[in-house]
Amino acid sequence: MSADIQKLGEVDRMIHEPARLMVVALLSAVKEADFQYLHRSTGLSKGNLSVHLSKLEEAGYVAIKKTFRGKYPLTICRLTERGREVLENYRKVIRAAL
Amino acid sequence: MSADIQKLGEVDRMIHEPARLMVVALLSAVKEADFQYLHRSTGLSKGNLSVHLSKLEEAGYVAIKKTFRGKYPLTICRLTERGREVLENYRKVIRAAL
DNA sequence: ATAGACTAGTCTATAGTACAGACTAGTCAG
DNA sequence: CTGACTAGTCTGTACTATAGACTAGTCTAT
Repeated sequence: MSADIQKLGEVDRMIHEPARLMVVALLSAVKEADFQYLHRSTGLSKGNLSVHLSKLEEAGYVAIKKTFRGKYPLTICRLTERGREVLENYRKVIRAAL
Repeated sequence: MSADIQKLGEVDRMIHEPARLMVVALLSAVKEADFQYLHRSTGLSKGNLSVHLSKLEEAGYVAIKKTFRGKYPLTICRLTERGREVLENYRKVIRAAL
């Protein structure tokens, strides 16, 4: 019981950060989402969202595909397998402790 | 559904911080705990734990009673009513989003 | 008495961090 | 040519956790 609580001390901060948690939670339900959708759904500023996405990509939790809608840039994001695992583990830790 | 996720962006960081989340989670199950117990149960350094307890006290989430065990200082901590509410609300937000 | 362990805490220094907002670069419509 | 759209970089600010050294007092043992 108290062991469950101790695990909170080692949660992955990459995913624990609320802004990024919003992003991965959104992606976990959706398979793919573009930048616009994440921007509107999270309420984060574009600059901030961009930085968080880069960090999640660097961590290997999110895959980012840059393409075009017509001639406009289009950024498609999805959760990687690893990202899904990490989120699932995070859920377990949080649920167990709370 | 997505509204639940948006709420993650406004979680109370006082309680979201893992070190403090451990403390309040421990206190929520226990009614009262001394410094030693929290120190051992969380694995935080004494200095760090002391700072977090002060912040939780300042936020009104934890009440701290300084007394003595024999002639040694003894610090007793408990969750306030407000602290209990905030934790309960935090739980709801997290559960809804995950 | 002197050294060491115990209580809890303050303080300092380090290192990391999110975030807003300004800016870039390209495309398009009027 | 102006203004809106795409996504992103970059800068500056401000906050933050954390370890570890240190304080002050009490106790035990040598």
